Amino acid sequence: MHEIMTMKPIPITADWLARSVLEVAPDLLGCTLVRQLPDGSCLRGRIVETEAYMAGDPACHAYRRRTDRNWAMFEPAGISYVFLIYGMYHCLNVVTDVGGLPSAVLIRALQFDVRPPDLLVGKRSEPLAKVAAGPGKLCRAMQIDLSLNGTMLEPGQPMYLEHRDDAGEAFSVVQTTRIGITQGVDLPWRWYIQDCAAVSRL
DNA sequence: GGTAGGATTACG
DNA sequence: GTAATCCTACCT
Repeated sequence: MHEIMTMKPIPITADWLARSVLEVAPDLLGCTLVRQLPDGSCLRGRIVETEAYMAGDPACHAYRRRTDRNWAMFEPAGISYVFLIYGMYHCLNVVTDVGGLPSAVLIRALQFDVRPPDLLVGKRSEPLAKVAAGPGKLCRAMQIDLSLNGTMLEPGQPMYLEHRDDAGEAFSVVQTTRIGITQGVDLPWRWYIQDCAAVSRL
């Protein structure tokens, strides 16, 4: 008979993120984003869709210069970059590479095992797979806002990452072009887990 | 000081 | 297709 070995999740450290964003973005698929709430509770989602943004990339917020909005992208690997979009949604990025070079992975979709608390009053009963199918939706579900911009992603902080456990099922990765941008539209810097219902778009 | 527009989403 | 909604980058 088999013993069910419950692997202790291994936190992702800054040095693992201190690589090219084009390596880190696909490597984050299957990893877990952990949100530690002020009340001590914890939300977890499996990363199923990512995009890469970097220096020299016309779609990157830091393409022109460092500003009050995008400064976190210039920080060393392991820092969060959170921004507000269209006045109502937040987006979460994981900063990569070395300090001074703007680069980050946009987390575009999460898959939940456990349904997060539904903060919306009016809406109800969205399929679990759709709750975080999109960068704005996942920040809403994980209670991520601008106050978490520039935080270190490590245990004990409001957010951190955990490595994929190799005992999990294998998956295929699809690489394609990014969504919602008007510049750099042909760069194939979006990755998602094939056949995953929690992905924002195919 | 004013304003155009955005790495989105939900709804018609 | 397009409204919602607000912060910010850039211009005057």
